[in-house]
This record gives sequence, structure tokens and C-alpha cells, in this order.
Amino acid sequence: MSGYAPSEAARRSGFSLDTLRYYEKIGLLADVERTAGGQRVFTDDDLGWLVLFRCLRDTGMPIAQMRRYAQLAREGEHTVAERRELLHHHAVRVEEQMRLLQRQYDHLREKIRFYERLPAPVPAAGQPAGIGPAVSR
Amino acid sequence: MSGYAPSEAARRSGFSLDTLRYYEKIGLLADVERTAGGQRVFTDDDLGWLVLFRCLRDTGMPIAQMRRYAQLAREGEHTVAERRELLHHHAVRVEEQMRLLQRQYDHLREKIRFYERLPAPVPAAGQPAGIGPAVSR
DNA sequence: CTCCAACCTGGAGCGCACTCCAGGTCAAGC
DNA sequence: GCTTGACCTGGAGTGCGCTCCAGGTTGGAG
Repeated sequence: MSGYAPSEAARRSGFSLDTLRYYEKIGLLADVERTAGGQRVFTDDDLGWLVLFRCLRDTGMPIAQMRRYAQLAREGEHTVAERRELLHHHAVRVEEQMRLLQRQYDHLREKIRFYERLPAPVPAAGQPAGIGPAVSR
Repeated sequence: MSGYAPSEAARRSGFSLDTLRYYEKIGLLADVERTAGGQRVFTDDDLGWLVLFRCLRDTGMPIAQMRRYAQLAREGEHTVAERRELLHHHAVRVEEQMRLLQRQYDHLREKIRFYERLPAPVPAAGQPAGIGPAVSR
């Protein structure tokens, strides 16, 4: 039910072995268990953390902030409000990010449409300026 | 109608002066006009390019690819198909990016809801595991 | 018991996209 | 004509998030 070798944890989380070690080194993952010989053993709990880190990372949270969150969680229940705050704040920024991405995507699509409306490679000159820099540039 | 000082171009494009110079240095912007004394004068055309670069950058296109695009555009009309291809390819990746972002955002929202459902700081123990690592972590 | 693939550590290196700096030049207002 | 703030150049430095490396250890299969 739990106890994954490093390679297995890497496979399941989608992070590289180096990244897993790195995350532990900088204090994102703390207290990862070890065998008598010193090799890491990841628990389901660790895997859960990794899923969260992936979510936060994919949505653009800087590592420093993830660290802060992990810190707070380790400090105990009295940090619940601050953790909620932190996630909420991040969510707001993600929403902005999504809006920007959508806007620029629309922009990009328009630009592509401009190219698609262009007649096939005809050496003619002078169509009305499309979207973007100068004619067809 | 055209001819902007560097600071004005920076203001309008939202890029820093250093970034404008950098973009020129690496060949994103080419042939920026100069005064007799050597100071840059940006045209509306340059501004148009900058708008495009902002769009591409905001959607995560690496600079190397933007350079390639700018290159092609400078080579002339016979590269139109390749440019369209390049933008189209990028658009596909942006779509993936948007889907991922949406998925992880939903994930994040669920996590936040978990915190919101948490009763106020009550020292009780043992609620069913929420989303993410262990209980409330 | 032996082998070898997987693992360990500390630390250096990398790729990206800027950003900053020193030391000098330009040009618009007084 | 002098001042001063905006601008110039080449090149070094920064911050982020890994990624790679050397040299050594571990542990399950045969």
C-alpha cells in the first residue's frame, strides 16, 4: 500500500529522480524515509505532496511559495487559515494568467487566419495590412 | 505618425529598454532606424513586431522560435507557408497548455474548497482525507 | 558470494531570458 | 554654450529550476 523506490516515485509523479532529490534538498519534501542503507522510500503521503507540487508548479507557482506552503503545513493546524489564503491568492493569479493566455491565443488565431486568407504564393503586391507587423510579416 | 524614442517604444510595448536592445542584439528586431547620432528610432512597424513578440512570449514561445519566425518574414513572401506552419504548430501547443492549466486550476479549486469546508480552527482530530497530501496538509 | 543496476552525496554546470553596469555620447531646454 | 537626462556599447551578472557528474554504496537476483 505504500513504500516506493525512487524510480517508482519518479515514474508515478512525473518528476525526475534528480528533481525529487532536489525537492527534498530544498525542503519541499521533508523527512523522506530511508532504508537502513540510506536509500529513499517514498510513501503515499509523499506521492500526494508530489501531486500537489505538480499542480502548483504547472500553474506557475514559484518554488519559494511552495516551500512556504509546505513549511506551514508542517507547522500544524494553526496555519490552516494562512495556507488557504496562500492558495486562494495563487488561484487569483492563475485566473489572470488564464485570461491573458486566452487573449493572446485569440490574437494568435487571428494572425493565423490572416495567413490562411492569403492566396497561395502569388507574386502579387499590396493587400490591406493584416494583423501584426506590416503586410504578412 | 511614426518615430518613437526608445523610452516611448518601451512604454507602448511594455518591454523594458534593456529588453528592446536585447531583442535587437539577438536579431528579433532588425534594422531599427537610428538618428545621425546613433540613437534608436522605433517605427510603427517595429511596434507591430513588438506586439507580436509579446503575444508569442506570453503564450510561451521560446525566443529561438520567434527568431526563426522573424528570420523567415525577412526572407520574403516565399516563406509564408512555413510561417503559417510555425504559428499553427505553436497554437496547438498553446491549446494543450490551456487544457493543462484548466485541469490544474480545477484541482487547485478543489483543494481550496477542502480548506473552506474545514470547520474553524477546532482542535478535533480525524476527518476523511481531503484532496492532496494527507489530512489538510 | 558475486554481480550490477539502482541508489547515494556534494557540488558544479546549464539554459533561458533577461538585467545591470561602467564609461562614454547625444540633444533639447535654458 | 552648458547642463542634464536620455541614450549608447560591450560585456558581466542574475534568478530560476533544474540537470549532470564523479566517486562511492546498497541490495536483490542468480
